[in-house]
Amino acid sequence: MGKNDPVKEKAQVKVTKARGGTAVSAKEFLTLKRPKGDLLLEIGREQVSVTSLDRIYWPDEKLTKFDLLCYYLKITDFIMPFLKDRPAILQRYPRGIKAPMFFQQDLESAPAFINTARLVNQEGRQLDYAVYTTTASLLHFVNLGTIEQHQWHSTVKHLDKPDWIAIDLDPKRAPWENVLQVALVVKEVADEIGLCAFPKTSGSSGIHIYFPLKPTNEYEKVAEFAKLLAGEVARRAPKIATVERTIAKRKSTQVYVDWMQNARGKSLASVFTARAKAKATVSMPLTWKQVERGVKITDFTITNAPDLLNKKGDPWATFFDKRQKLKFD
DNA sequence: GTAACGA
DNA sequence: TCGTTACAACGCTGC
DNA sequence: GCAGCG
Ligand SMILES: [Mn+2]
Ligand SMILES: [Mn+2]
Repeated sequence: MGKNDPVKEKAQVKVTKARGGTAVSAKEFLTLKRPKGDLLLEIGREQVSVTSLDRIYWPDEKLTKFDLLCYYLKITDFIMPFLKDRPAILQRYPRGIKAPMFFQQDLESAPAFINTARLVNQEGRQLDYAVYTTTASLLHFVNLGTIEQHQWHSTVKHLDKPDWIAIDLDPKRAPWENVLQVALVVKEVADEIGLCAFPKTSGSSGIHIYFPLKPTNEYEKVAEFAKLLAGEVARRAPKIATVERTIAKRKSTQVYVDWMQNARGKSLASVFTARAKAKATVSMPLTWKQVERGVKITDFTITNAPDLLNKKGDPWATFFDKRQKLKFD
């Protein structure tokens, strides 16, 4: 085969065989105690094979893959609006958080109910992205060892037009108190320009702030806006905030205001996602009042978040009602 | 985690 | 049949 | 093109 031969079509995503046997409902699944091995889980019209349920994913906390699947089942109504119809960046931990992980953005095979989007990257390579659709799709990706959900900032309808801006506050060495303060500076700037902003813990070390958007601007334009916003935050609070990308050039008190994730094919850890971190923390949506009073990353875990959301409500419930247009002045 | 491979 | 192996990223900035 | 970063 020479380089002048016609380019061979990339093979289609192979459809894996549906598994037989009796299926348990989601409700029944949640009542199980430390199940071992594999099960077939029925959610709506879809059947998801879930395997190695007793595998330890968080050794220190003794939390299992079953615990993780239960977490996502419990919060599915909260998280799915933020995942639906978006390509997924699968970060897979098939042997738990202390074992090697790998990324997967090109699906080789998947069950029939999984949607994929064939996209071309900058080098011209075709990639079959997994796309979130239903709870069953989410649970299938979790079964592959995808502890954390990382979705695109745009949906398959408008892949080049993000429907939110994400501002990522990365403390590195800066104290948590500074992260909270920088978040409030972001809020201050947002208020002044009349934009609605939603904060959440990242579940790892920082805070994420999202601005819901109408999907009218391309990534480049949205990133430009995010850059201006981040720059203004750093200008107002230079002791605790910076847009300097090189770690060595950041002061130890400065929180990195990362605006650069607003690009096609990039992502942040989703709101409500579990994190592959100690304590099995989650990315918890917050009210601005909580940011003012101060919360801790470790306040929110896969063990307590479902109850907290059901009892105290979801601060991001109105997110998609608040989709706004950007004004460039 | 699993599909493909090979003894 | 069964143990082993192979395999699974991208995009942006600033040198 | 490559290193650094996420
Ligand atoms: Mn971050
Ligand atoms: Mn970041």
